[in-house]
Amino acid sequence: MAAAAGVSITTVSDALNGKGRLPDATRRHVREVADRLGYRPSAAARTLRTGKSGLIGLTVTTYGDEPFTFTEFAYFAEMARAATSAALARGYALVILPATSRHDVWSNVALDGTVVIDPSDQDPVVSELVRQGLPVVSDGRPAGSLPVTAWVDNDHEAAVLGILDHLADAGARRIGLLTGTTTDTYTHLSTTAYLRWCERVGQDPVYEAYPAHDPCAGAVAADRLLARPDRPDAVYGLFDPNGTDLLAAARRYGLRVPDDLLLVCCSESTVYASTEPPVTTLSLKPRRIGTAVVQLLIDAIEGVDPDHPVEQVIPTELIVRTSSQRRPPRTTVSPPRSPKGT
Amino acid sequence: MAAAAGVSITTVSDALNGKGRLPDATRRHVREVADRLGYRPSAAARTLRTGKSGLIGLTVTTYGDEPFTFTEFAYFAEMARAATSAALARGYALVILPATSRHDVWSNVALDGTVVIDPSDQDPVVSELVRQGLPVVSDGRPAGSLPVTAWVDNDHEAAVLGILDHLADAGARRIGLLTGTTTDTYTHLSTTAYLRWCERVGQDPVYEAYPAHDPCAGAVAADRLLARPDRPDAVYGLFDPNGTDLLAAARRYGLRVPDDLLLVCCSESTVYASTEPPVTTLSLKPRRIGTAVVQLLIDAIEGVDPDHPVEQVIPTELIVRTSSQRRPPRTTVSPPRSPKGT
DNA sequence: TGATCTTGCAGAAACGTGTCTGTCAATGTG
DNA sequence: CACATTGACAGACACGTTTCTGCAAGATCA
Repeated sequence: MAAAAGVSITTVSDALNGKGRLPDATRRHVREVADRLGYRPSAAARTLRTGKSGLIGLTVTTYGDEPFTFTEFAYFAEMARAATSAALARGYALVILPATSRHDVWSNVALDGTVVIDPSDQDPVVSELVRQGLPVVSDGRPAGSLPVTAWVDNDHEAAVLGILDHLADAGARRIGLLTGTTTDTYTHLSTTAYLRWCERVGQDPVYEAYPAHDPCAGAVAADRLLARPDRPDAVYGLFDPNGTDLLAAARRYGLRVPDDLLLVCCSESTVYASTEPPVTTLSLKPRRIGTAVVQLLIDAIEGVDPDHPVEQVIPTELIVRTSSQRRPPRTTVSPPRSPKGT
Repeated sequence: MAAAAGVSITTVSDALNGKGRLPDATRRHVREVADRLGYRPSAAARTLRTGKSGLIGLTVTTYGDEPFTFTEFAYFAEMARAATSAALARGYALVILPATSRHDVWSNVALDGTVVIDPSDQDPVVSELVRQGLPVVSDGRPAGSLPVTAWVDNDHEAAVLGILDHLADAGARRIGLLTGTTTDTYTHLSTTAYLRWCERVGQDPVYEAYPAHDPCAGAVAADRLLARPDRPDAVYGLFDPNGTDLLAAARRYGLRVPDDLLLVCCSESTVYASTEPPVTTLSLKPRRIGTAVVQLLIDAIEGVDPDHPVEQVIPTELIVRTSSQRRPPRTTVSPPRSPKGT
């Protein structure tokens, strides 16, 4: 390359990177030759020299024995998508690296930092990364004393309390919970918030827990919850598929939603806008979380003083639909055109 | 590191990589010291020297003006997940790189090869990569004369024909299609197959097309299709959300599914197992596709003679549920326990 | 005993950058 | 005219590996 342009290696480097003292003519000449040759500087050499690879790891912890539940639900998909876009906008790319990955894969890729989704209590991967001096930002408040650089999370307790109040306002007398058996922070915080709320208002807790990674177990748990002698008249489901499972279970038992059963579930899926009836959902705003996580991480990588606090709480959004309103709002959404022959 | 173990750099490299002629004692000693120091060889230096980075690009083309529609639908999520697992099993990691990404991001990461999902006709990214000598494997038959190393796809024409026959067998007299306005191969092949089938059986085509990346447009198109004077008595929807949109539209027009309207849509989502009624879906088997694509790519990278052909066709699977059967099967799935008070 | 072979390891080159330092000419300054 | 300053570039080193070659010491052999 240097030979082709008739200049030294130094001049090429300076010309392409806009450094050094070069007349514009030389700069243009070098760039032109580079374009003509299709020359691309070696990423490996640049990384070796500068110590920066422009790569960010995206780590998803596993539920149970499943090898890898990336994008098991819409949340991860949305979050990963936003994170990728945010990283790209700042010149970084994301590398998908599950936490169960073999060690050699981790050490085979030069990372500038890592995003960890829902790290477990004593996550060995996180400890190892921190020990190497790499910044680690987690989606989800780190449990225990995990030494992450920063974290982003919703206020899950407030969200659950808000939903329970919302259901109680709609007339619910006994609110049930569909929760998970796993020990991650989300499940834990949400469940304890539910239990505390029950204690406060003097309601006996009514909940079923199941391994969240198993969709069939979710359907069974939904059915069990509605089959109980102390059947709730309102249910909040912590996981994405709970809504359709609960609707199906309600149909089996002849329960009308929302008349006999109020329903809310935590989901990012748009299907709940057009189910029968539409289901009220809690959105955790994964796009905002994914963006915030990446911004914090890149700030840490580049040594920028973060103008945001290193602990960010993203507000949730309750999207109220028919399933949680005893008296459904009078909808005036008429079909655009009346079909022929009706 | 070499100094700490009291040996030379060469010995360290040989000991850790299992090469050279070393007695087991030295090998063990070096590894022990490396463990104690938490030493990890530099990925950048290794890449620079060997020319292999262990990184595979995963490129998602964009629909319309959307910057990045990664995992817009369940298909991409499942496919990406399978691809990641398959890559990891062979010691590779995936880097997410949208096709619209700025050039500098592409050249900032050292890739061994790339997976391209649904490349467009004259995809400049693919051409550039091939010019650099990198293997490129595409998910989806490449349109035009795109010079990919290998590709994997379903037989979309056969799948559509099979569905249309299935609907006709169930009693459909006029089958409609919900399709897209984009020019990707999937949409194109499916639509022409539909048109050819119509011509063969002598039915007037009844279809609505909409920009597939816009979920609201999908709901509107579903509504329009059922509002037509020549309303179809069966519909096949090419995209994931079409099922719920069509169900909602059918409800608006008072059409019973499957009695008045037979329904099939192409989807990987499990929600269609528990909608009212459950919807027959066509699965494109994204897991098998993701796995196959990565295997082919890594074979090409490592110079392995592929024992599979470089053009692989993955069979689709039609999951027949209530929505496409005029006479629904007598279900004997009784609820596990009768709820109290019913 | 000297010659050849094997074993166990060290030296050094190369990968392709970024960057520090140095050189040479042209220009300004007293 | 001597000297400092500045512009425009080239040389050389370092990043941390992998790998080829080489060298000494012991083993084997004629």
